[in-house]
Amino acid sequence: MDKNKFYITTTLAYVNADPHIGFAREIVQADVLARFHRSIGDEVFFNTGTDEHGLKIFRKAQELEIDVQKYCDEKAENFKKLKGMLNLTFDSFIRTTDEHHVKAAQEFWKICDKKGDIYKKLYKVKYCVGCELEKTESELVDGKCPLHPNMEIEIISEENYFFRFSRYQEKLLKLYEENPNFVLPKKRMNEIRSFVEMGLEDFSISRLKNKMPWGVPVPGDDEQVMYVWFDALVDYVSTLGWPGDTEKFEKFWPGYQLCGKDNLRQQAAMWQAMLMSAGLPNSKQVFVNGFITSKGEKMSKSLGNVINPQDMVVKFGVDGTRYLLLSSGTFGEDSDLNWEGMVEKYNADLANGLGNLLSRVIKLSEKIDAGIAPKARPLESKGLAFGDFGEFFGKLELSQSLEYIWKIIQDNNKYIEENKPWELTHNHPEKFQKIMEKLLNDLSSISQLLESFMPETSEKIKKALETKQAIALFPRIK
RNA sequence: CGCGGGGUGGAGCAGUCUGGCAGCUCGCGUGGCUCAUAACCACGAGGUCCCGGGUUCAAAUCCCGGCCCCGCAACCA
Repeated sequence: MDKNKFYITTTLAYVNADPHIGFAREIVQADVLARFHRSIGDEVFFNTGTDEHGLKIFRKAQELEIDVQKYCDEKAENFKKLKGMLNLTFDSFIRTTDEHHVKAAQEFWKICDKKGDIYKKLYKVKYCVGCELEKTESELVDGKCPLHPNMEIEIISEENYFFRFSRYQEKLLKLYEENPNFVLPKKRMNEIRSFVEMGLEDFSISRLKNKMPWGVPVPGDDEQVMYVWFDALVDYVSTLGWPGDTEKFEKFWPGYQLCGKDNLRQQAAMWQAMLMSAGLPNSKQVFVNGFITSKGEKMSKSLGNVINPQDMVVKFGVDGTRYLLLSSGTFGEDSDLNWEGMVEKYNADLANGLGNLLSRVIKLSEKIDAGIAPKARPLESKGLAFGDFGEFFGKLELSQSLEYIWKIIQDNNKYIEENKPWELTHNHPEKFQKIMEKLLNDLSSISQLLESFMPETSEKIKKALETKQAIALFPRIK
């Protein structure tokens, strides 16, 4: 891990829907890493943004009968709002319709083209006249459209540009071999490696403009626009000012990327091959999240079980939401979120755990005004095995970092029980003071450890320790 | 033989890579405490680790075979 510079980016959110909870988790994870690295003195660049091109978006806007750019503008605002809603600290919010990005994508294309990695070829499209739609192989049942089984699928030929993905098989395998942790968790690394080992096919990177005009124009060809993936991936470098502003780019690239498991191929293989083609360094590492299910089912509008981040914030507050998003499940595995479970966890960990510990300690400290000023032990000298804690960050095992903090909370509750400080106030004031010192110092440390995860809560704890004013951090929820 | 994930006390999960008394949270039961947000602490009940073979002194973990569930089309990370 770079000592002084830290660049972290989420994937770009596709604007054909409102902010999804999976994306919310991803961006909160990125925020925690960004805050953490700032706290240890690194220079940080934290990127996120929106992916706005492509057929789906074009159609959606048509459906709503509004201008496509206007549609994107409105949707992008919804995503920008996450900043305040979830208390995020991203430095850059890039939109793939930004003029600078469009230019960067075109420049990227030109470089790959010069390298000989882009060529034109006839592309056979399977078309169902019944649906008036192109169909992929996986959509067909016995070679026919399941919705129109008595109609023949038509084969239409169209000329598209292709990227010579196949040329990068060896290089990608070498990249993986030299960086065994290039993708985390390990099983995703294995998955992408075996995918590449099976052989790569060149993929199409353009569309005919007269069928789908909503894309970045292909340089030197008026009839084609870029396929959305090709331009979207370039955002990771265009956001750093590439190709014009080399200063920021040189400083921060390569960086760390977060994505969901459905994005593995694009981020860990396609994008890496594109970087190789353009002669740019590969990403540093790709963290791949699992999906969030709800009661074991995929969240979907049709099932009506979608949990959106805004509703969570209303119910649990900003930090409550951040905590719930970060603490559920194991990094890389699918995890489950549902309202009952979340209320339970909120009450157990935040209200009864952290919140209650703070109030009992503050109340105890009122018994004798011993004038104790809790010392915020600096992270590095903390006697709390900080090494383990920091290591979890490197592996994105943030739920484990949190468990580590909650272990301290539990220990403190135990400590209070064992020492019964409330019995000591009259006859053993010195003993009482010693005990309170330990409790107040530990809380101070907890507030520090929590800083990246729950910034407001961390601040509130600090303040409560200074003013000795008891506050209900997290009121119980029924 | 398309690709991948999963099956561990009532619920949700960790542990599997690198074999060594089966662990965590919630819930449940009993007791304790009264500083605290009806919070906290202790103890306890509850498990054929999907099934069948194999390797081994030893298997949830490694090997072989099988069963079942869920993704890979749409909203979506």
